[in-house]
Amino acid sequence: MTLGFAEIALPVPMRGHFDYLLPEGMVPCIGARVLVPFGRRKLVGIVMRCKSASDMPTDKLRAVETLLDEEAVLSQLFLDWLNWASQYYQHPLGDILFTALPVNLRKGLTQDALQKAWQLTDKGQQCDPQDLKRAAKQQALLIALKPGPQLHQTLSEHYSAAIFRALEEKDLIEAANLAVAAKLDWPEHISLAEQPRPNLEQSLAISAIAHQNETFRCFLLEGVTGSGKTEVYLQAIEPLLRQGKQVLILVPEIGLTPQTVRRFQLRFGLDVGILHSGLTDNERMQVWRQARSGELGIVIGTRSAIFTPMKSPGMIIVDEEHDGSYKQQDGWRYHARDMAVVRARLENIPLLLGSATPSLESLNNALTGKYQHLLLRQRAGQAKPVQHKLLDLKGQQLEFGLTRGMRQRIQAHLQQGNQVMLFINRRGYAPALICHQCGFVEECHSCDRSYTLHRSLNKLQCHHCSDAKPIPHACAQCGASPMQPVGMGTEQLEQGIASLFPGYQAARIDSDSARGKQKLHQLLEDINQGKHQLLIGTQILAKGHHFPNVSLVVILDVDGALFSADYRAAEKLAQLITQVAGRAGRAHIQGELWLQTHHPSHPLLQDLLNNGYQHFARLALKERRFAALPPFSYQALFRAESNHAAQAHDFLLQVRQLLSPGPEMAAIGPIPALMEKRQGRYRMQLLLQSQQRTGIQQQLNRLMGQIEKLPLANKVRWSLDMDPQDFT
DNA sequence: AGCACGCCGACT
DNA sequence: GTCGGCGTGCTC
Repeated sequence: MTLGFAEIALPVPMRGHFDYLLPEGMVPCIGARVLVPFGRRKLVGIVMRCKSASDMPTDKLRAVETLLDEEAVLSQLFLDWLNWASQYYQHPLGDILFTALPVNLRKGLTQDALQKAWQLTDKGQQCDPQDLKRAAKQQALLIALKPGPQLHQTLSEHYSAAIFRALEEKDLIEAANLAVAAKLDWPEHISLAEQPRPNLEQSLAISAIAHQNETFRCFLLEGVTGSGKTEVYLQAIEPLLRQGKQVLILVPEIGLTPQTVRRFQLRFGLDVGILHSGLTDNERMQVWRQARSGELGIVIGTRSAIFTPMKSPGMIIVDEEHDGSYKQQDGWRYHARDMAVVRARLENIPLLLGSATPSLESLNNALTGKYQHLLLRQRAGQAKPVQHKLLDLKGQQLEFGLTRGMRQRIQAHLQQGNQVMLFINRRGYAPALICHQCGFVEECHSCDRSYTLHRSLNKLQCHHCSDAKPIPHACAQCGASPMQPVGMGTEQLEQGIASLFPGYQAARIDSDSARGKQKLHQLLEDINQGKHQLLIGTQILAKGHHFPNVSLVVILDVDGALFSADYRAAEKLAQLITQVAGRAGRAHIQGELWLQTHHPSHPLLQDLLNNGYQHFARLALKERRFAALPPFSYQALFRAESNHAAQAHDFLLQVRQLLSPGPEMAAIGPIPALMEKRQGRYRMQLLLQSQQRTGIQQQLNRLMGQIEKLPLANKVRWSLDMDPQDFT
């Protein structure tokens, strides 16, 4: 029986595979890439299966043009894993397969590691070395190359560039590319740097992991900031590395700092593969290849690093597992943490999730015993816990968002030579510009949201699309002037702070001031050098950077999150507060965290402050259970957007009508998205919610084909978001 | 997603 | 007269 047909997955947004004829003698392996004709173009595809017959009439089939790989680029395990993902996320397999590959491989480039080498030309082969006896070096090189090509890197130790050039000009040698064998001897070269003695809790965690590091097991390492989670990672992976097993570490986008990488490098004296958005395609390809061939013991990367193959996987670690950057927010909306769980199960290796503020999903899994729960409650190095306090804003006179008492407190901390961090979740100068005469607000016509005033750019900027315009001198509606800023952003606070605390230097850290990686690092460096005493910033301040000289942290306004339409807002606020608090203080400075609010008696704030995140999260879980919200139910969100609001609405209505109603699955919508209009398009949502995952899954399996065939399906831009995190 | 085909408006 | 706008349809 000959296998003359192949199922090929292609990078097109269509579900189902494509059958092709295999030319005589072409025997591709599963997971290899091929070049196929598709319509009027040529595409790179992945061989999913070879078979002896096709459902398609043979005369409709076209033939595979080229086999691009001898060896599969996706292992059977990866194919199984990504097939699962295609089912779970209801996303076309081809698209998933290609997102999981480095760009070079998507483009059909070779997967081989080729290094520059030299070989003899035909003329060189025939040339008698005696002819070169007047040029000893050239003669030696010619003789060295007689047995076969050699790497340039090796040769260049003995021969200078002039020698190569001379022989090349005589047409005796030519450049070549040579595949190199992987160097797998790194486990023998581990040189362990001196490591701190773990405290009791760390020891317990390390040994718990060590006892089950041979098979699949999920651990949730819940450790307060500064409790030494990284030390647990380091000591937990050591025995695995010594056995030659590799470790993949995921970190949030902002958390991948040179310091993090250096810590792993220095501890084991090994090369660490790094994957982040700043790399070139070739650099990514290199890490991918080295990880797959087993040359790298440790790979650290952001979200998409979860697709790094490993020859001998030993463990996957997801640091700050609650972080929102693990969820892809367009195209295939996968969650890297969830993908990690399934991968670890298939690879049969342990998965270690770490966080000071675990997501309610992971916490629930830990509390129900699905994950093993490891707790670190002590801050390592005797750092005192930060005191949390509430400040009632009601009836208070504010100057730049600060009460008189708070201004005095800030002054006191500055006078003691400490740093103060002010946290405000709005960048720019002011979130709106309003006419004092008629109340007119400048709004972006694409998004129906007020423009943010940026004094430093001298512009009005829409934070929801890229639109910007000059600051108007007068009201566009009634002509009165000038327009007035309302509300406060980081820019205004920075300016105000300078006038309130003359003599102290303020640093503003937000995505405007920290544009470009170098800039952020420079700012952080300056801060820890003490060049600035007042730190003003947004979310960025809360992530990954430690400020030991900060003794006072003020979150200017927490009320927005307390009354949000997004049920996750409270959880996110609690995570933010806890993370910010963890950035401050050290052994002999008592850190203080102040939350300014109009609702000091709000139960969420009270619980968080009196009992900490751990308690808050457990309470929040109870509320979620009561309200049948995730993780006690499962959600899928259809999003649709269109230039015509009615089309997006009608499409989702038709989707809803296709669903069979039942008690096991609720459908909410179509309703406008939290941001109803964005970049000129109207956005609607349809939320599916079920107590059982299978409830949603089965219906979607049945319906996605029909949904795609709806006439409106090609008129509106729509997508499905499994386990949505964000309802904007 | 691309890419072509196709049918209506303002320009050399 | 054409260049080009993007609606529609198809790709094993």
